[in-house]
Amino acid sequence: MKMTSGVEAALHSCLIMHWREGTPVTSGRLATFFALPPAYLQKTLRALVAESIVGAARGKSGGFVLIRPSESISLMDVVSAIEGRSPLFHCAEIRLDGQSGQLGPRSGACSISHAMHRAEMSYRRALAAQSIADLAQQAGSTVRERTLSALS
Amino acid sequence: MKMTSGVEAALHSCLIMHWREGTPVTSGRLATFFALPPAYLQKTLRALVAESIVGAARGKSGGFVLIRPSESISLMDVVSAIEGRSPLFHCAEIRLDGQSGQLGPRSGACSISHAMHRAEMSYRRALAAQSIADLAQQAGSTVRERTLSALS
DNA sequence: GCTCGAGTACTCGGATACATGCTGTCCGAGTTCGCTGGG
DNA sequence: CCCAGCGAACTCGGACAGCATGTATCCGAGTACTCGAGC
Repeated sequence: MKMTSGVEAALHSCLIMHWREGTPVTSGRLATFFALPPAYLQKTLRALVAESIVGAARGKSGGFVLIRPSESISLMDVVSAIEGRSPLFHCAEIRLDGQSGQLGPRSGACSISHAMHRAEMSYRRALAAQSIADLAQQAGSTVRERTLSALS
Repeated sequence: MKMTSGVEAALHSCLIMHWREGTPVTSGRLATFFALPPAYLQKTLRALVAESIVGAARGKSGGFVLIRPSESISLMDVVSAIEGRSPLFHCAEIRLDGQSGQLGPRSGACSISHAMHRAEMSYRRALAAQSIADLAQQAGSTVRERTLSALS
């Protein structure tokens, strides 16, 4: 149970795209900025394109841009775009196999699955409660200025 | 980001051990009950032994037993025993690499790391709030009776 | 000087190898029970 | 009949393969800018 490293890159990239306010950023530019493999970062960003979080423009002055207001892009959106929407704890219902599955009619979902699901919902809610805009505000204007000038 | 399947097996096994109230259960018995690979389930349970959640007795009448009161064994204990204690989102601090790391003194941890950590704490707290005893109570006495008789 | 057009350089996009870690398996170490022989 | 000792069977324990997913990479498709020739 470990989160993909691409999530961190995606979030940082989204933050920068938010600051650029519509001006496209190339994956190569971001890659050198973060010292990450260019092709891999690009692949990660494409996952955001597939989820309609950012838009991709080809050509010499192309790049990636946020296509939704940053207030409406939650951390949950980015995480699920990279990691997928499958739950952390997928109950394989081992009780249904072997002898445990022959204990007669079962009373709904098992308590374990229920408890794990509840905890996971708490996690997802916490992620959904924060947006890219919130992150930008918390980061402050100083970081913003320095980042933008370094990217120019 | 997917939870190991061993967690489900470990939780179900703990629930059964709780019901057995000190009587050891062999991994082989649990494996046939759940229709799982015996050696693999045993390996999983040994992780619980390493964390002093359950005890292992060798010999002909050996097996695994809970060695702590089930009220004090939280889901978090079991999950961290199987999955380890490393956080879901390990911030690699990509801002420190490349150009982004040369933007001057940084004001503490980045906001992204902070936000992700907060969500994760919410998850961990939800898991820590529930114990094996709680699960047993939610499961009900009917399931308990059937399970115990099937294991005898 | 202005316009049109081809070329070029840069971008994203999909298909393809490599690595790490979960999944599954094997054989060895250790302990308890049961049987057997003797007292 | 009781007890000690030995053997066997069962258990856990650690080391060893197999496979799936994340990580990393390459080359092809497409677009905007640029430069030059023609009008």
